Amino acid sequence: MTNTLTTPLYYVNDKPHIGSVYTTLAVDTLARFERLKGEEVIFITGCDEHGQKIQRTAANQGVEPKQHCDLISSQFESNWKDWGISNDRFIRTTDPRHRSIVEQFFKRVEANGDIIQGRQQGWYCVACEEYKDDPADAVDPFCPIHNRALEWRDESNLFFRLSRYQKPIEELISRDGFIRPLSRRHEVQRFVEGGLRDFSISRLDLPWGIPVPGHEGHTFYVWFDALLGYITALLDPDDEPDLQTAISRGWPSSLHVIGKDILRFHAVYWPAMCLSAGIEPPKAVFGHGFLTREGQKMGKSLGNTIDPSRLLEHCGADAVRWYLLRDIQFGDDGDIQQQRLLDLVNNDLANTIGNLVNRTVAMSRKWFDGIPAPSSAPNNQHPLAIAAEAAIHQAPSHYQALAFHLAAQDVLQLAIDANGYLSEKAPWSAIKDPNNRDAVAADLYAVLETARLVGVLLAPLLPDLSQRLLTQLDQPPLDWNRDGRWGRLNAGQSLPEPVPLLQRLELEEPL
RNA sequence: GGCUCGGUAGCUCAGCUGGUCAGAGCACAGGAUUCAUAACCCUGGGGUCGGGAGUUCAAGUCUCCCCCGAGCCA
Repeated sequence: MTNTLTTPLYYVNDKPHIGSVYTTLAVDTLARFERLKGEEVIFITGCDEHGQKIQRTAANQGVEPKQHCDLISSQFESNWKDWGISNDRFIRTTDPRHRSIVEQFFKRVEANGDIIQGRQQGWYCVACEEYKDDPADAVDPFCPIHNRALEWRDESNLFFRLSRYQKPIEELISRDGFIRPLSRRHEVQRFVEGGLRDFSISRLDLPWGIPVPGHEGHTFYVWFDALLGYITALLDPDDEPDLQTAISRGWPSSLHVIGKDILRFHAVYWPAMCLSAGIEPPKAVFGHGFLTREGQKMGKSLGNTIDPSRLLEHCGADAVRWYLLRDIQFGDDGDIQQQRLLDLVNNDLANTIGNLVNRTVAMSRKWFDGIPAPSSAPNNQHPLAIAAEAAIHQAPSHYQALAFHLAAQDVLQLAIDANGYLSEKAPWSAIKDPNNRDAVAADLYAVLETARLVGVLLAPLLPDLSQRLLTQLDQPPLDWNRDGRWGRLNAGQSLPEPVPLLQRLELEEPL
């Protein structure tokens, strides 16, 4: 069975921001985890490129929409390469195959009687691509989110009969685990209880969009075609753009990870559209929180945004992944603080884990020419084996639950235990007495083995650091199921000279 | 305006159905140690648990009111 995991398809109004990186890092971690378990994963990300806002942004820059989209989406694509994201697909909603999928999907919905003609008037925010509830006689209303003037619209549009799906949607969102975290489910439930209203799915006179087949002059509303990108993305490279084929490749998706702002689209509108087209709705949606910086909202007007490329360049992917996923409970809002980033990365990764590996490898090489071979290797009753067993059990379930901060702490605790064990045994003193040699060998073996498991369990979260760690222990390419057990280390094997796993970060200037 | 979720040490947060629940990590201070990336290990200071009232033998932990923050809806 295929696990289809998605990030949002990011809107190409601007280059990637830290929030997109955050979401994508999280899904990447989950995708890596599931692959390591041996499951088949299709990890989808991409760009959403239609809509009036894009058309205007392009116009403002004096370029064609297509040109603008090409530029921004290529920035996204290369950005994910720079971050080492393991996405299997990168879908653009301007992909010709996508248009075909959207048309097929629409025809199903229409054939099902769920498309009707309607008239919509009201105040519209182009940035939100959404009608607002301001009264018709409002004077100069503005969008509180974008702080810009709303535009009056009076259009004859096509509507999707969402109202017909009241019951099925209520049933769907009440399912355990469909909307996570739980706190956000209540929000959506209350919205749905208020009664679902049909919503318009087309725009008139908007050239930058997919034409609605059979309805001259209409193009699809960006929210109608955008999420279908998840399905288009499932097509294999040489598949014909056939809806049924795409679905057979990995639908329903097992999880859409999104920011909390677009939860309703994913948890209500989108599943209803799927139902209408006779397609299973996604199995789950996870709406995570927003990031602030030093206690403040980030925004261009405030001039306090974080440039992801700069962050990556200064800190490296491991450090950023660790900080964002270990320090912020995934789902909650989080605050990015530079000092804390430095403290956590240096303490946890450089000192606790990095130095553990470094000191242990150094001792093993110095006194045993490699992995020590005690007369009897520490078995699974060894205190560190017991500690490791706990981590081996807990970390995977935490990864699975997207509780990355807990998974991180599980692994970190294991490294802390190993450091404590070293202090307790003080092999550097014990080794001075030749009679202790075998005991020291056993102690070091146990600590090395613990360090190895730290590397194994860290693989989804910190793929690069994990690999460097396992390389220091001269391990073969990771096989999670084989390697995630106590006692895999080959006694007597030589070890390469240790290299610090992660340099301590030093940043004088603000990021 | 209605509703939801938060407000616990300088910072980030644990504290389930009320009775070692006043905690962890970071930061800070002191000590110990030298295998190691001035790392690791140990110890310590510090909080009237947003404010007030109430229920109870007993309340961060329940009830009510108020203040502050975030959010959903109108």
